Amino acid sequence: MKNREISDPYRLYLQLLRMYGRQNWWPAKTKFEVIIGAILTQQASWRNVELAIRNLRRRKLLTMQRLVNASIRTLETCTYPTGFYRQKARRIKNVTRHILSKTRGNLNRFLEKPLEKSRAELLTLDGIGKETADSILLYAGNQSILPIDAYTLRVMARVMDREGDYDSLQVYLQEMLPRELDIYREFHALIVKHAKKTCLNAKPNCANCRVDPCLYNLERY
DNA sequence: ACCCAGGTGGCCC
DNA sequence: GGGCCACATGGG
Repeated sequence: MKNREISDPYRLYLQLLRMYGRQNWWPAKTKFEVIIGAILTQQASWRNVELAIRNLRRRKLLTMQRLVNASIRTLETCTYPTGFYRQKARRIKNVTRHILSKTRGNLNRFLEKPLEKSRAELLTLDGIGKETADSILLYAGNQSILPIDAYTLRVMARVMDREGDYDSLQVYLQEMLPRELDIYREFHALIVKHAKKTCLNAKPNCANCRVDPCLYNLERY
């Protein structure tokens, strides 16, 4: 890494790394599981995603060929615990069918295209928006791109006093962080870890929040 | 009886 | 460009 001035988000990253240690994301056994998990985790707790993944694994549907040959009904029984189970069943099947048709079953060929090309292609698929696309690219595609989830928006707004939408925060953070795969992966994972740990709820004064307020104000980022 | 969870797409203006 | 809405189960 180039010798550069330490930036604020980088200090945030270092601090979170000290607090929580390495997260070693994404929690999945294969690249295909990363893609499936990224869709299933939309607006769902990871706990429920694990249930759905387990359902798929029991039925041996975690290979592209087996999943695309499964009926929507079968897939729905697997995706059920994550909510939005009908559209998620349809979407994982469609995405899998697309990958199979484009690459004859070679997932690496699908992921190894240049970043902008891969991303644009992912974004054309139903059920894959910016965050899902970027998560797939970062954790399955080995591309240095930073997903911006709701937690990141909140942590940046509350802790670093920086508001912004997806695109502007992504540009800013990618500008400020060393452009390294490992740092991007850990940064995103650590933000989620911290957000969960501190109950950074949507409402600033969440009634359910039993969290030490100090955790909102990690000093001197 | 609320609120939230590692979003997305469609519709409206 | 932004503001709603549906999608839906499970946990606090």
